[in-house]
Amino acid sequence: MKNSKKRDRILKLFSNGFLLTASQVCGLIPDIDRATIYRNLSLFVEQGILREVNVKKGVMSYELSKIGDHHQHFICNNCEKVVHVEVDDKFLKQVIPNGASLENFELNLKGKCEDCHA
Amino acid sequence: MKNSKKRDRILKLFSNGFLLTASQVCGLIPDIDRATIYRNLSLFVEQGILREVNVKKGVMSYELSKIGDHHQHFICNNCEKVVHVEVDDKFLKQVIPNGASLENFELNLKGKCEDCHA
DNA sequence: TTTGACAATGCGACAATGTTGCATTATTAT
DNA sequence: ATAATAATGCAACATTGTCGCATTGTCAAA
Repeated sequence: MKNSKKRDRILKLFSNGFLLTASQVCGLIPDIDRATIYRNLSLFVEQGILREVNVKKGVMSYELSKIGDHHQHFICNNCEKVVHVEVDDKFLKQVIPNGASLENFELNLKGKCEDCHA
Repeated sequence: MKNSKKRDRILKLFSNGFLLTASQVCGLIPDIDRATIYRNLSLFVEQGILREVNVKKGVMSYELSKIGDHHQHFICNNCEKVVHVEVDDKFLKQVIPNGASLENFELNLKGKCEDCHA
């Protein structure tokens, strides 16, 4: 694997903890080809640098995957806003099927956010 | 809303608790048009009869949504098998953002299943 | 039972997401 | 500087999912 300025520019977009789809990345860096963006996002996921999240229907979203991160998401059914929540994964141990081992998990909470209640 | 034999045939596929994508439904009932299948799956979701689940990357899966069901999924990172698990949602209350209300949730556990450990 | 209103379906076209092959360009070690 | 090879751009493609519109099916009222 060689260095690449374009790859760096893609990763930098996520440095503030932003949650982005491939299309959004394409929009933010129009001079980089779509295929390159898709390839690099997959690469980052393989390397454990980014994490895939299913918060938008039919589209994969990506965000930084920090080790020991228990970062999960609340999605408002009304305005589709995504709120970040911290989850303790202790309770998960008792849920895992017999003989299986847990590597990671995705929790999507859905409901009505504070703003939409007012 | 009127009765429809085709709609009944689509729903019947899920009666054994099967987890199916739209394409799989199309494959099982080739004489029903794709658009009809998509329309009816969405309809069932609106009515709360089916539930959408993101267990396969980039494709929506559907399964029966029973009231009070705490049915969730463990997906093997190795063989991609989906194992059904029952989850107590008591712990979720403390996780919900301030002022928000929880309507439902999706938990995808990922790791190595029993078979792939052996 | 027949008719009319309207829901459901089929067909075709379309948009969006994501992947792949291949020629070209960039990086790196020698 | 050069050769090996990784990264990129481009184009084509597959798949998922949606939509408009003509046709067919369902149901209730006459």
